[in-house]
Amino acid sequence: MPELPEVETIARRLKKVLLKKTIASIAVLRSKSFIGDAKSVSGVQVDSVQRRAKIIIISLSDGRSLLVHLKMTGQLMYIHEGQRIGGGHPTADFVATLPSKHTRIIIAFTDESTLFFNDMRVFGWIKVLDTEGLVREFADLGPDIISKDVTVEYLVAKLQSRSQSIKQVIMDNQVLAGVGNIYASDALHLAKINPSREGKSLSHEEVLDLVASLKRVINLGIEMGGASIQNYRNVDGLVGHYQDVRRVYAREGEPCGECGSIIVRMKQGGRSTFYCSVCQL
DNA sequence: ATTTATGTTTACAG
DNA sequence: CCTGTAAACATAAA
Repeated sequence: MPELPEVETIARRLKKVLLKKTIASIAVLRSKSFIGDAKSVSGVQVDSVQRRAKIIIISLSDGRSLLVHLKMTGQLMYIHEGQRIGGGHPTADFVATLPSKHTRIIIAFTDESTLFFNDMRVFGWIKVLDTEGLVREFADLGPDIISKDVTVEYLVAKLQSRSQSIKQVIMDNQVLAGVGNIYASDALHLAKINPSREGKSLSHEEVLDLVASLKRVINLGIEMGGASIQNYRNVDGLVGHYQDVRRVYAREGEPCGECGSIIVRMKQGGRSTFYCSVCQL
């Protein structure tokens, strides 16, 4: 289940192989996984591959874009002459013959290479949008957490206007784009801030520390190629390694790396939060 | 076997 | 408005 670093990793990998490729056809195996007219996307070249929030943007030569959101269990797997490039939620489909039973979309290129979109739970999607649709898609999104637009002043201002816990605010995509459960938990631990505290109770200094911590853990995640925490089969180059350096996420019952006390787990907004009750007052 | 949780996001009810 | 819950769906772990 990819977060920003894993999506960034996939976008970077795909960029290397997809640029200038011409799409021959798009086959939609599960209709709700594709939004727009898939048949209209053929004979166009890939101009660029980028990421915004947790969405991959494949810009096309006709001015439109293919957007990919992996949600919980999506994967993109590019296959060309035996080499396999991609990533996403780690399941057996990583090594399976494709298409597999979870394959929802198949994008075929004119050089016989293929991009498979696999998505076990079918929350994810691919959509084709024109420029106007693209603008609308991102209109309500806050600045990317790793962009320069995210400053202490910005976050302090956002915190004042709401009464939620700090963890829920930083995971709100209208405030900060791209902060998911793993990195929210780990950044709060790095900054030694209790996830339950009301956002507006944080001092200027604490917000400064939190912004720096968020950028730090997310950038570390990108360096590690993302995280692959659940049952994964280790396939060279397809899984990330952030799980080896993570601070608290999914480490309930294990000792805190800072003070040795036991990491505990609680619920916030229906999501699990992991933290150290000694370090994070 | 049955229940519970899952790295996401949105819609809807209160 | 804000806030909490369910829901989209499939699988593994408890």
